[in-house]
Amino acid sequence: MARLAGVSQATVSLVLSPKPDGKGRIISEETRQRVLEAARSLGYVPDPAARRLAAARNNLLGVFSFTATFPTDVQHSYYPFLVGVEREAAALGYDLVLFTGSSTGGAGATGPDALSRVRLADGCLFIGRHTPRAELKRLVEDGFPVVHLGRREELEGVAWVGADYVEATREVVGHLAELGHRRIVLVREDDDAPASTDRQRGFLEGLVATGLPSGPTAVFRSADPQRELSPERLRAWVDEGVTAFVAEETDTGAAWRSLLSAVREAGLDCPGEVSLALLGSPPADLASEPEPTGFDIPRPQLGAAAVRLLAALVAGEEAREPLVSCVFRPGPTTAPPRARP
Amino acid sequence: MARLAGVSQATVSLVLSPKPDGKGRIISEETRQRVLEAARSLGYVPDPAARRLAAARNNLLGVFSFTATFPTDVQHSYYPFLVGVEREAAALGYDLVLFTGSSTGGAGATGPDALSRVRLADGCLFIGRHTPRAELKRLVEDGFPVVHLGRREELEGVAWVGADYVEATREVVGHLAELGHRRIVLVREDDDAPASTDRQRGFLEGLVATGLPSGPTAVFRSADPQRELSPERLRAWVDEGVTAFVAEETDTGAAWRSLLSAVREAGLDCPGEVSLALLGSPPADLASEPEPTGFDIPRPQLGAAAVRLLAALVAGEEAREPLVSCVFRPGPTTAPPRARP
DNA sequence: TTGTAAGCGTTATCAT
DNA sequence: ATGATAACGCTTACAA
Repeated sequence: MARLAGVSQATVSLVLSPKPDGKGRIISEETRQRVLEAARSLGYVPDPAARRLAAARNNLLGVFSFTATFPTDVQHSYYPFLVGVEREAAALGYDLVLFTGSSTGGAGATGPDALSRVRLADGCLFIGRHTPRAELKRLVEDGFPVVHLGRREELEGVAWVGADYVEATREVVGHLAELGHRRIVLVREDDDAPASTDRQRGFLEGLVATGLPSGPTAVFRSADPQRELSPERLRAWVDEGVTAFVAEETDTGAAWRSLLSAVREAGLDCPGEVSLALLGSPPADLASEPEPTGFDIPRPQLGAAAVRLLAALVAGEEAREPLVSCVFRPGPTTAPPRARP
Repeated sequence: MARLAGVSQATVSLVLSPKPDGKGRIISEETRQRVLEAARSLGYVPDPAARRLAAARNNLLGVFSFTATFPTDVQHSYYPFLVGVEREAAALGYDLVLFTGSSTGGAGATGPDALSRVRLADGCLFIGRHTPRAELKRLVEDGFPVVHLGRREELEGVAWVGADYVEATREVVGHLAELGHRRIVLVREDDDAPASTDRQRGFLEGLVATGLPSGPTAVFRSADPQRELSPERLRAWVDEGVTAFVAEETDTGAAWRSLLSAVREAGLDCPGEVSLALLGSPPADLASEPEPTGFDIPRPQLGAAAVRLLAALVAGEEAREPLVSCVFRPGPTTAPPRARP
């Protein structure tokens, strides 16, 4: 105890825990220094558990992912988010605790108390798709600050931050319209994840906003794009006057991939005969090719925004973090449509 | 409290916290069920903070890197280590607290006592090159469990885990000798990091072990391999009877890079005229080419071993984790030497 | 301005 | 087999 070293007692607490009230310092500068000095020489650090137990705060923010946070397959990792999470947490004065256990089941992956350990922190960030709803809800109901990284509107009351796919997609459509394209087709998979429906909404809104006919624009759906998006179908669209295609980004990149191969097989030149855009980033194995027109998801910023929101909740604020904007990425796959005979 | 719901008291603790001792259950099955039922209906979960406070153990392992744990440049990241660290920590029931050299600013400024923040964990893992020796030593002297990832013998008393470069290099030399090579040259930079000298030692030991003459074998050193490792020099070696070259792996991959370019410029065919081996993994930008003969550093295993050692220290054991073995990687860059006229 | 004392929710040690 | 009760290390009124 620094108490013995110095001369005081739980005065230590007062000097070591700056009240957020700002002017809460009712400690004489002298004792303050004495305590600080003693703490330093003893290498004393307040126990986070005790601190939290005493109904105070730890300065610890949790990160919990439902799969391993560091999967062996680097492609699928949350790394880009973590970059922002770490930076923002540091900037805000929080340390990060990475709750393990979901990864291997070692320390209790399942069970009703799988999530209970996160209560050690002041609040917790959740990343990943397979969220145990009940547990999360329980946490929220208990007033524990929780933020989900990625849109999660079905989980009532769970705060989240996400990327603004609607606006970003609108922007891509706007770009095409500006180039002179009048008929555009959206290629998407048959899936109703928010990430997917958001893009479709943005696509339609984009058409409306630029005064393009939304009627004739086809929305392509398929669980098996390989088979459905045939070169013939593509060619038919082009013959009907379609000059641009936009594909959504998915885990597998299937939509984009099948679009590319259909274009190739149909012998169409890009961007000569058709313009192509990708609503997101290309899959890793296509990363070496020049990046197509589209937008980038600012993952580090998303991570940072999530931390900011979480910190606000921890501080008892009612803060609401808006959607994070994606950034438009110009590319060589779009150009003005060729004049038609 | 489940206490009220059920009928008992801190008996709850007994049923909710299975002792690792195995047969610690001295609770009647009836009460046991009653408590379990009450807990479930109330949605009761033990408070981790209180739990850890009482147990005088936080189940927290620190991870301290002297740069950001998640650098923006993924190339230099500790990701491969982290994979193992996370997995092992989870398996052992520990959560991870992430500290960063730059970021400790939040709760404690980047002063000389920045490192003392790690004391909030039960022990701490250090990763990276720029270790503040004094601070680290202080922690160790205070009996705080510390493990350094990567060999650090100069830091007296600091536990560490590292890769067995000596053995791995010996193995590569053995492989070449087995193929029939008699004169082998080691290409290394002029640097005396353990990672570098270990390989040299392994190289020499390998020669001795296989009965090869170590005298005529040249050890190439250069701070500027570009200039020193000329195609002419290479050609001269080959004319003298050298049939194989092994290069060390470094941050920049300079040794391997200059070896490759010298071979190319000298117009030598690999593995026809010379066999090449790399003592480690190729730099990221050369990753697409077929992997050369050499060995892989099992980074995840290293991370796991470090955690294991740290956990042992935390538990008060005197454990000693041996060097982690690298795994030999056969490749297309080595072949039996061509018969000489 | 600083010391005193009452918890915070568990675990652990005794008694029962 | 279970119920009291004292820590655990800290925060926080409240008293001095």
